[in-house]
Amino acid sequence: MSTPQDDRPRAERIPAALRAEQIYEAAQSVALERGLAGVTLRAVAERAGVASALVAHYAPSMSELVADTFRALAGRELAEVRAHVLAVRDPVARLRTLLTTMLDGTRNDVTPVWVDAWGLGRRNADLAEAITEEMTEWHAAVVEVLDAGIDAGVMTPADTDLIASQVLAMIDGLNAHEMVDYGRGASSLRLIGRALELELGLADGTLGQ
Amino acid sequence: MSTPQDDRPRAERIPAALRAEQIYEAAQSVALERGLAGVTLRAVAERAGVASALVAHYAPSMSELVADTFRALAGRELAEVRAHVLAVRDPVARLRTLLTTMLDGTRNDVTPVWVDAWGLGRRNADLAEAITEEMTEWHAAVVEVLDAGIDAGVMTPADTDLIASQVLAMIDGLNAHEMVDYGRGASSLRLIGRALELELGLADGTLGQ
DNA sequence: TTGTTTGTTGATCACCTGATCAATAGCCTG
DNA sequence: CAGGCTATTGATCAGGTGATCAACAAACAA
Repeated sequence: MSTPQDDRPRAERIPAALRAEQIYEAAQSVALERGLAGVTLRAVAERAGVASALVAHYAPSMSELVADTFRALAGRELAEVRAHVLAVRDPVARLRTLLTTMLDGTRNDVTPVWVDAWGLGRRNADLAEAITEEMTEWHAAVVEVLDAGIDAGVMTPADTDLIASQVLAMIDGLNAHEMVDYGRGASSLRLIGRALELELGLADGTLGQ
Repeated sequence: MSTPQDDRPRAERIPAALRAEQIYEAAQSVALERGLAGVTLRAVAERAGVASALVAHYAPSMSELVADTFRALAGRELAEVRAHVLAVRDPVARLRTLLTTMLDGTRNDVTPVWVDAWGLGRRNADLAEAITEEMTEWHAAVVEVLDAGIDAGVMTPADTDLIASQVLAMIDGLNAHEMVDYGRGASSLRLIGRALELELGLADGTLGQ
């Protein structure tokens, strides 16, 4: 309706590829600060220091930009956690590291993005597809850790596929809960650890503190 | 901006209390069909067969109407599940009933409402408060089932508070996952059942299928 | 220097949102 | 039948959303 002017100095003219990257990074920055629902044409434009029409020019559509933004954030998060976890060589210690990393609130900035995504995914097909992709990769990463322990002979063979789904469900559930009512899920590591010890034939307390 | 007319017959004049109830029920109906994010002034008005100004007249604000709508839906769901579960007298069978009821997809219409709520709760203080209230009640209901088993002497004393949080987290996580990628969480009952059997000193397979 | 390519913008459209308010229409009482 | 009380409405405001397009400006090529 009324977006008369931006009173902003005209953006410097840079190569298209670079500008596109800037805009996609601005979208991620906005998503981290205001949630995935805040990734709007004008919000991203302002963050990138650019006219809103330019965002529309570079992004095929806002639903795709939102989906790509989620993909980028979730993908980077997984890569970081994965690197951090795989650096631990001992399979059991590695699994423990995975659990604590996912539960210690380090990635508090990405969790709201996930929660937003589940809600928005029902009305944004592009986003829904991105979600299933990222979930699949997370699932594979957890399975990888479990299988490594089994292959090394320190964990009892089990349905790692199912266990991974279980672990992810619990993590995501706890994270969603803590977004409105935190504090309760504090000592959850002990319980999920005990459950996994049972499934994987580990000694009591191996995973929990 | 432009809401010229509704070409709708003027709504019959009824007592305020009754009209208020109609509007709140229309809001719930909309929430079940289009999600909590679809509970909008005009959508509710159309569903109730009434001018949008009337919805605004009866609801203090839309954020409160959304919060109350969530409260009503979540509360009713809990009441139904609770009645269904408490009808089972044997404590172990009761717990099993609780788990299957929460996992069998019967309440598929309310789950999207919860998922929407977690996302919207960050920008709607009224809704956030409603969420914590409903979560607390759900938590109490689960604790009630667990304590009953312990009091009856058929379950080993345990931190029922913590276990209940765990159960709810897993349920909600699985439900969120199934909203975009269903199928995988199918046999989750077996795993969560096994974990609970361990915590509560139940024989293997007692809770699972 | 010119001309062409390409990045950037302002203005605008159509549509949605919540909210307010004077004006209306209907029922009930006196 | 007249008047008052109250439910209901239309119109409108201010703001937000995604999207489009002709026009502009800057860099590069001839």
